[in-house]
Amino acid sequence: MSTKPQNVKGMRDLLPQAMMLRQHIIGTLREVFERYGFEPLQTPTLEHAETLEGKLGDEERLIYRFEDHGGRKLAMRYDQTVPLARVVAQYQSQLQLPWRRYAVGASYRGERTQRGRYREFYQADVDIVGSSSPIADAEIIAVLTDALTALGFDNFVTLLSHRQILGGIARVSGLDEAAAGGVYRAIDKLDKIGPDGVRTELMNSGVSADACDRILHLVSLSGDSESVLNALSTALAGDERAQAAIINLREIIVAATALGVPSNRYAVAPRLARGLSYYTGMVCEAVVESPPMGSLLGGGRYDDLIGLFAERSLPTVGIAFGLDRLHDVMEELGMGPRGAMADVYVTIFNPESMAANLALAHQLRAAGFKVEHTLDASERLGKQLKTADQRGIAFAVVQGPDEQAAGEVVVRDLKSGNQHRFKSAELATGLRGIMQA
RNA sequence: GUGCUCGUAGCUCAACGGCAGAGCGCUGGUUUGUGGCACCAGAGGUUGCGGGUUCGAAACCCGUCGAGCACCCCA
Repeated sequence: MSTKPQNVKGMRDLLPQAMMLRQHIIGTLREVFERYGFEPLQTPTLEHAETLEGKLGDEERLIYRFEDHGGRKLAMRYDQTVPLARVVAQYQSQLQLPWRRYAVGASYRGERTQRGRYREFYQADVDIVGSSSPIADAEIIAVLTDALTALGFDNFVTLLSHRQILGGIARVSGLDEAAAGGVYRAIDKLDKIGPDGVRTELMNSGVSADACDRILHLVSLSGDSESVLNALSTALAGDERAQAAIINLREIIVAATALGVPSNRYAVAPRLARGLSYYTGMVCEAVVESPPMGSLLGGGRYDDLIGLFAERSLPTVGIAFGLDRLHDVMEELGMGPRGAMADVYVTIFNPESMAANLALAHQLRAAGFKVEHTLDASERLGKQLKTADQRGIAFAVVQGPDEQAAGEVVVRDLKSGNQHRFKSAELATGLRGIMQA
């Protein structure tokens, strides 16, 4: 056991600069979610192990599992979707459907860590429980588009597809359902390994050369969503489930457009597979061109999961924002707030003026400003100004004997060096004016 | 869980078997009513950790912890 302080692998401390960005992200997302009427939900970090088992396919080996002191078999939350299903089943009589809920919290997966991939990671989930309408899918697309835009992203695209489109491609290519899993995974890598790479993988899983060509042609379709959907519709003419999926995507896009989603913010991408086994309908994920960072969010429609807990079918659609990834990308792109928490730094001119200067700090806080000041009444003024500037605080307040005698106070803009004089009583008003300028 | 790469001052890196260094940053001073520029001085290291090879290890070998890359998968 090492005595050296260290955090657990894959789990991070968020120091103030990082935490301020995190809170900015969460605050922005909440504001958007609530604009659509989504209501907050919190569930515990720990669940009964059996609640999580049997829902996630072969990824269950990543679940953190242990026994508590009473011998209960417990597991750490793996995502926020299964807990949602549990809550819906448990409180059915108290919930009015359809129910829009959001949840912000950490989930845990025992994965090998990598950039943008942590063992403790934070997600903000939004889901609409109890509606199979394409309008619900569209609302999710609208929420995520609004949210990423509100955060300042101007380079993202939401990739859209449908489980039954990929299914249809597999069926018309003559693949049986059992072989399809590997085929989906190969197709999903198109962007990463290119058409030739996908072809190699498909051939290795026993797909005929002829089928490879048809699959590659279909999943490589690009262009505006209507022409992609038309091409898919023609190619999958014999497959009823795929046709239904295409109609469903069209309805979703019509509604999303009406809800204000611009056409350059989404793209129909037949290659999109998504691993989580519980998706049944529309699937989506949002990506940015740079920096390289997987998907910023992902999700889709899962109509059967909640039914595993509740005794009735509860169609649900939702997504999860990856807060750590949003954070890492925004940091690299220089997005979000910078600098210190405080708006203004009040200096103490000398020990004799300490009381008068601290009273200014009090006055500003009462007026709603975030105010910091030195704790050393004999600290040199120059040092205080340097400290304030280094901490990223934009303004400093100075009041020495001359100003005090005149009943005035000086506000210094630490970026430009410009100074403004105000009557002491008008400090808050004056500062507000400068800050808005 | 598989296969790799990398851990040296607060940060970015150098030294690559022979005295652990530079730039930036930090502290103090030139400057006791105003920070940023300049100059001067200073502090700061068990070279991630543990073991081994060697006259000698930051360097080579083994292990371990951490970060990252490709798988796998996903936020």
